[in-house]
Amino acid sequence: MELQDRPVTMPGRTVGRLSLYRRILRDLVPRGIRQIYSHQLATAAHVTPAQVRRDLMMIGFSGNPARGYDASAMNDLLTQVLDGGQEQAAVLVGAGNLGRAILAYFLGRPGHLRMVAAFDNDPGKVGRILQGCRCYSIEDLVSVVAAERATVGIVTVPAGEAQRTADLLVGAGILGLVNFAPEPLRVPRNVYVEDVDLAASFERVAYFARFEGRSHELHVR
Amino acid sequence: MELQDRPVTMPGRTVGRLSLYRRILRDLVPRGIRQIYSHQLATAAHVTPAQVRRDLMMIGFSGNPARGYDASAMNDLLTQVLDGGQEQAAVLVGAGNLGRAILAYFLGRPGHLRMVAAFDNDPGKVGRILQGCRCYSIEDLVSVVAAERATVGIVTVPAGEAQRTADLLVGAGILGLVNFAPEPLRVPRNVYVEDVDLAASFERVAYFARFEGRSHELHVR
DNA sequence: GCCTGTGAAGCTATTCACAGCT
DNA sequence: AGCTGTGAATAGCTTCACAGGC
Repeated sequence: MELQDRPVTMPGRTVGRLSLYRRILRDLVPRGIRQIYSHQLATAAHVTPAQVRRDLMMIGFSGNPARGYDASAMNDLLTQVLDGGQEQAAVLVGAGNLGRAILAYFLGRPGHLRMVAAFDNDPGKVGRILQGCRCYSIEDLVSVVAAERATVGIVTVPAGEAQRTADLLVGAGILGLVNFAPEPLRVPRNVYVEDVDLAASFERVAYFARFEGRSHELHVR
Repeated sequence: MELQDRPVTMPGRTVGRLSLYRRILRDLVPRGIRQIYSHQLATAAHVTPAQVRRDLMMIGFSGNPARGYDASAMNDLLTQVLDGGQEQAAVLVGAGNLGRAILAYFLGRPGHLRMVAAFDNDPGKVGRILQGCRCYSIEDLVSVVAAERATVGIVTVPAGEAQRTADLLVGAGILGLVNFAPEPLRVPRNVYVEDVDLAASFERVAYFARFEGRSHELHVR
């Protein structure tokens, strides 16, 4: 596949796996691994070797039949594809338990996605620094998002406030949302939404645990 | 599709949507909605009407061409399918920021899945009640899981400890895991794992936000 | 007329299988 | 001998489209 033939955007599943491959490489490269075979990466990521080769084909990365893939070159290309050069700013709305846990997550890992602001309407939180991140009033959302040129919004508000929050974020210019609220969000077609539906995750696990098996599972090996 | 022809276990995607349908009904039924059409449920869940009908077919639920579906009967059947009658007990390992946020989530919603214990190896947490849930030492994990007959385990430990934690839980008899750690877990074939990969979610949103569109999205309408 | 139930079609994602390289 | 790159096959999931019912 030639560089120019590559799709402008990858399938979402593929992006998720590329993210995982990069994490694995970040662990292995400092350990001295210079070359890696598709079956090794596949084992670490719990996917098939063919899947790894397909995913790498998607980003135009080539290996060598004798030596496999160059680990650090792959890491570099994954970073280029996933991060796209410029840093991106994110904001979080809803500094409850889950919101603060996510702020703490970003505090620990300052990566390419920078958490620049949190918003809440509890006056006890506004103006304070929560997990390394300044908390503003919801009223300041539009101006702060614009000033920070934030592109990603994380929605951790209670059910019932999520749509209003999403509308605000979208109106402020946000282009991607991670939605932790248990309701689907209506957004314009040019905004991407990633739903993290914890209620559904817990119910799914409870359901499958009852059948004592993963016979249904896709990645069974 | 006849009752006897139904699959023993549903596809995971379907289970997730059934969970969402139930949440929607729980909101609508008390509001006085008695009958609902597939297109109404579809609008609320952000899926197609055909998808709703297929999903209901999977659980053998029938409607009426004139009146649509009986909302409370659907709610009842969804509960029967998703919860399966008997209550299930869950435990959480790793009472850090994210772990405590999840405990708080369960504290708010005491449903069919009951959170019976948390585990951590910080002596400052062991013996205390965190978000309504008693925190035990990891050393007590096997005995507490057995005594409570817990079937679901939630893994919110730091990277590097997740596999060891999963091994412990599986050894103690857990049949389903929700894994929040950023690494895939190796478990026996009869244990179901639901990965909630927040790092991948954030990276995916950052990626797609850069392309200012959800042209790639499946549920575009 | 507008709905449900569903076979068939269409799509997407994954895996197979093998030619070609080293 | 064992790997990569990839067309072809397969599997799984979603939507179409329409017969049948109210």
